[in-house]
Amino acid sequence: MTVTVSSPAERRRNKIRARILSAAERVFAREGAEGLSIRRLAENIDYSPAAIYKYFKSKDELVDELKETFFELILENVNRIADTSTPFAERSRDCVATYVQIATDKPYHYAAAFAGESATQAPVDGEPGFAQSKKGQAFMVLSGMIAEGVEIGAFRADIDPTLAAKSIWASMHGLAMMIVHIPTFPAFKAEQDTMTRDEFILFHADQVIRGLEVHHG
Amino acid sequence: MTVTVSSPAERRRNKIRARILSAAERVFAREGAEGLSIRRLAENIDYSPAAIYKYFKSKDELVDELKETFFELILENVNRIADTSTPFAERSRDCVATYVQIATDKPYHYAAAFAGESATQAPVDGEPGFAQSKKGQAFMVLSGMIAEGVEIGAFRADIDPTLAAKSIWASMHGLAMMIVHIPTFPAFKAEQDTMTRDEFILFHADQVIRGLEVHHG
DNA sequence: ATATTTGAGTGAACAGTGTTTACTTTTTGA
DNA sequence: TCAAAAAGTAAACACTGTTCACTCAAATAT
Repeated sequence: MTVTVSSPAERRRNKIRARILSAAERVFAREGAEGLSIRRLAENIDYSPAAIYKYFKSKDELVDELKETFFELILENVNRIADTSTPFAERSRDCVATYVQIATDKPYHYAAAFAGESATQAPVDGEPGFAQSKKGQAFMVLSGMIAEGVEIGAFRADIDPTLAAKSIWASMHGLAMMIVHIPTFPAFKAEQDTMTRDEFILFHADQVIRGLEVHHG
Repeated sequence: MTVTVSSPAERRRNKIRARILSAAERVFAREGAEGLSIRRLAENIDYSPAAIYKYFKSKDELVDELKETFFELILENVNRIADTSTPFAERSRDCVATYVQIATDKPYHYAAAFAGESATQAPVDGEPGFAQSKKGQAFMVLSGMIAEGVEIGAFRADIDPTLAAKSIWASMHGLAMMIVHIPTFPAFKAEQDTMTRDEFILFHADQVIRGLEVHHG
């Protein structure tokens, strides 16, 4: 193991790259991809616009990196809960809820992570690289958890875990997107504002998971 | 009832407005909001770019009209099925499935309908005008159907139809968005390609509705 | 230590975008 | 017929992402 993998020049370069990403992250979190312009970003870090292209091939590539980092955050949190020893019922529910929570904490990140699919990375389809991407890993945590539910006997035996995981992921994704795009979603048209956003997320998670459970009778 | 509500000039104006919208619809369906530029649109209909601003305040307003028309289409189709006399179980399932079908038939429209919320119209939040919007009407069809399910005894009695409708809408929305953003979604990482997109939509609809059904035992 | 090559950084330009303004032409209504 | 209103436009403004030719400093090789 050589420790000298990075030359001083290389380290300096990485530092600047990180500074660019950090500045980009700040404005992106507040205003999304539209608000993030190369010129504005360049001004923020006292460089010329053209300089940024020495560190990133395109704006898309830069934003893609923000997205991947974001899904890293989701993965970490979901994983942390999945490894807990709490009863299966609430553990699975909490995973679903946490996913939505984080997604809605950084609405622009979450929306962009699915919107773009800018062909640069985004190996979310076909096969190649999906299992390696953070998005893919998060998906596998989910399908693994469902498989556990089937083994335990909590979930119906006739369901295909992978298929069920896709369905559940879609339902989570839907709530997250709703909240992201319609800021007042769970409370919109609130005839009784008896339920907060977080309560609704849990309600939804319960609803979704109930679809998997065994029906006695 | 006066029949002379529209002068010749007015009718001519509406005709041109419609021609603009029609041309916009064509390119929007194919390439989305990004591909639809005012200049390109103007060229298509042999007008100067500035002319379009005599008919629409902004590009957003123009696109908003495309979105509303699109949701009109969804509403019509869902309504047609909701008014059927087929058994409740499949009728409700078909409504959900149809929503997703149409959404994914015009992916750009559906994504844009939620993405923008361009503050122009988009009364999807708060209260004012939501019930009047096509989106709002579609939602009410859904919650009405759930109320029917509760009355009939098919769904659990302790659920609030409005709340449940929001949850189900989110789940539908999620699948639609997944398919829209990840073209190969239901089949991605297809270890067995034993299920087509349409089959998966039905599977998901079942899953979602099962969360509402009564558990015997 | 000197020459050479590599890479960082830049100003200016290209090709787009939505939108506005001042202006001309056409159409309408009295 | 003539003034007023509306339709349509060319040109500009203020942006956008991106590229190109260029300079200058730093690392490398001789």
